[in-house]
Amino acid sequence: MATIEDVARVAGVSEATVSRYLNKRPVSEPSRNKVAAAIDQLGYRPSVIARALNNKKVDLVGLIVPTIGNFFYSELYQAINEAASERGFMVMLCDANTVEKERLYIDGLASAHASGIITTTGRCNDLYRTLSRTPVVCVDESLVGVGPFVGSDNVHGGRIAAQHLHDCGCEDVCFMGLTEKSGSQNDRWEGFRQECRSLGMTCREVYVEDDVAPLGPKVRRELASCDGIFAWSDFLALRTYGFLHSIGREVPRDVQLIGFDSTRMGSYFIPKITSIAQDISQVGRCAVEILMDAGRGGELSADRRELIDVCLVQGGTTHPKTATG
Amino acid sequence: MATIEDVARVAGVSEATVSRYLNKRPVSEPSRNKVAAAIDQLGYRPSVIARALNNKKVDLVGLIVPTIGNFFYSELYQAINEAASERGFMVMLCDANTVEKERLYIDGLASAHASGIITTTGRCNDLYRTLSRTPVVCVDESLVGVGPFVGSDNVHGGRIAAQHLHDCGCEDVCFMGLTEKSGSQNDRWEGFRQECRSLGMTCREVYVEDDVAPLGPKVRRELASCDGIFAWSDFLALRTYGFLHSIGREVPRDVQLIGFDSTRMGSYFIPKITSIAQDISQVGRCAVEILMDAGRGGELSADRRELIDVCLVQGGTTHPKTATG
DNA sequence: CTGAAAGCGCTTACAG
DNA sequence: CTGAAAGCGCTTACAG
Repeated sequence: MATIEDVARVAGVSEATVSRYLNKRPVSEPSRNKVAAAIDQLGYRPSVIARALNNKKVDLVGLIVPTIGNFFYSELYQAINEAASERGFMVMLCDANTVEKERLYIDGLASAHASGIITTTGRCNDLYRTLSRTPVVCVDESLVGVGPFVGSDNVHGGRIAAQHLHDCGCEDVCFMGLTEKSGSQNDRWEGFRQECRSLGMTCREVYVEDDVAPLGPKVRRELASCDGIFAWSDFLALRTYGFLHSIGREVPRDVQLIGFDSTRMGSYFIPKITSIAQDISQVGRCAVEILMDAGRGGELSADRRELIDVCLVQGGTTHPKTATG
Repeated sequence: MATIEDVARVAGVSEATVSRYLNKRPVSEPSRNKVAAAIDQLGYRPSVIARALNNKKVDLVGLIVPTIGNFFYSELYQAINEAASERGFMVMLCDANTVEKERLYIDGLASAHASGIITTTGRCNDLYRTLSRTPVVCVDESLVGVGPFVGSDNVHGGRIAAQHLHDCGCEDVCFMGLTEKSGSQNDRWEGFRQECRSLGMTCREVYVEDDVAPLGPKVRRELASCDGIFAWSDFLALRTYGFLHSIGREVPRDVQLIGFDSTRMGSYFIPKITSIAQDISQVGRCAVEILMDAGRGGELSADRRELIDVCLVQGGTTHPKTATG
């Protein structure tokens, strides 16, 4: 592997000049040509490692997610990657399926002088707080005292869901979530509950252990008896659809079903799941921008909260009474 | 940020001793304690950058994929991540949705002294060949003259699909693939065609532009008239199911449908898609092992090919005539 | 515009 | 077991 020293020797200039050329700083015409030729001849590739040791930062941002198996996170990764690469940054996706792995990633990113971390797990709050020189942005799930938050307006999303079910003629609806409640789930439920109340709909709530556990008797009973269901995620909506199908309740004839996220997964399904769509690309872009600002010396206030609006995407699992739903 | 120098000063030893402690080399009891205390007190975190500059390699392997939006790749990433982290390596996922981005990633990984690259795109053959000190392993799609290949036995998969359709009573079957043929698609088609022939089934082939383009008239005609379909991917199988559904052909009563990959996506669907399953975790593990061997000075023969076997996973889109299908 | 020199934070022979 | 010193490949003031 050729080094900058080799290039300098071949080009007949100093290493400093080669370095300047590499960093697009002014270099005289003749020097420029000689260096370019030398680089070409040697197949020289600058070492980002050595460069990083001087600059004390590398154009890399880490994205920590609980699992890339969930479409929401893979779409978020793509959005962030797009926004970051436009600015010349690489993004390192970190699939932290355990807290222990998350710690390793945080450590690794910090000691690699990453330009920033975007975290979505809502975990390891204390560790993130110890990061003095690595800016952190929370996306989707917030952390206390850790830097700005960017996420969808989940409360509003819950309200929209309630309104839509109301428009579909529902009177007795049910919210379905995970036993382990996250901040965003709570917000969706909160918005939903409030709006149901003001619209005069009866509103219950059921929770399932996780995405794969079988539905318990209580859950099945509730799902079997209401006329509208708001699932906290499209994934849960899919499962609910399967259950309703299995007991002969037809969607949307007998019961209206609405999910959340509107990821590609929900739209592959037949019928397509009616869903509250997050503007994931907007969320990603916003998070990256905040990080870039921080890199230019901007402040990273832990109080800042950016809420991106959501909207309803009509699918085939709900049927509004009026065309102007 | 504290440096090794700070630690040495606080501990009252030399930097070399701290370094030895960090690298788990023999250090006397008293020194060890003093260093540990100093590290703790300063919140010291070694710089992987500085370390990498000396070692001339970093415990990082890059995984380059054409899109993380496809479940096959996200599952492969998880498998590789699992295997790599067991060995103390991090994996950097690189979503190269354009050739240009792929070049940037290759360059970045090489100049960051990554321990290896696993590529799945079948692109940038020439660039990979120029990588002298970064070992490369091809997964799923091979490259000429670039290092070992690891992938599923697609030819066998094609054969199994044909046998299964035959077991389901099909006589006139159809293979469905993408216009832009990849090596793995060719292999599946080849195995399928051969087995169809020896089983005496009529076998046609149709191709669609890409995963989202609408099905052309010819494709629709063929799909509407055969009694068994082998889609090259689960994703295509899902779309085919939607089309058959829309024209009133019921699966599996009127027509048998089988996909490939058996990713989680196919199993979310109702009915679950019958599919040829790749042992993705085995593929990932194998690729990582080869890379680790290379790191220990092992040879990386471009001729080596590891074929992982596949198997049928019965879903609800086919119906074998006999229970012992 | 350009070169000599010091330094980024760590590691590794080389002597003790 | 331990320390002084050189070096990894680049960048950046500092003088010209």
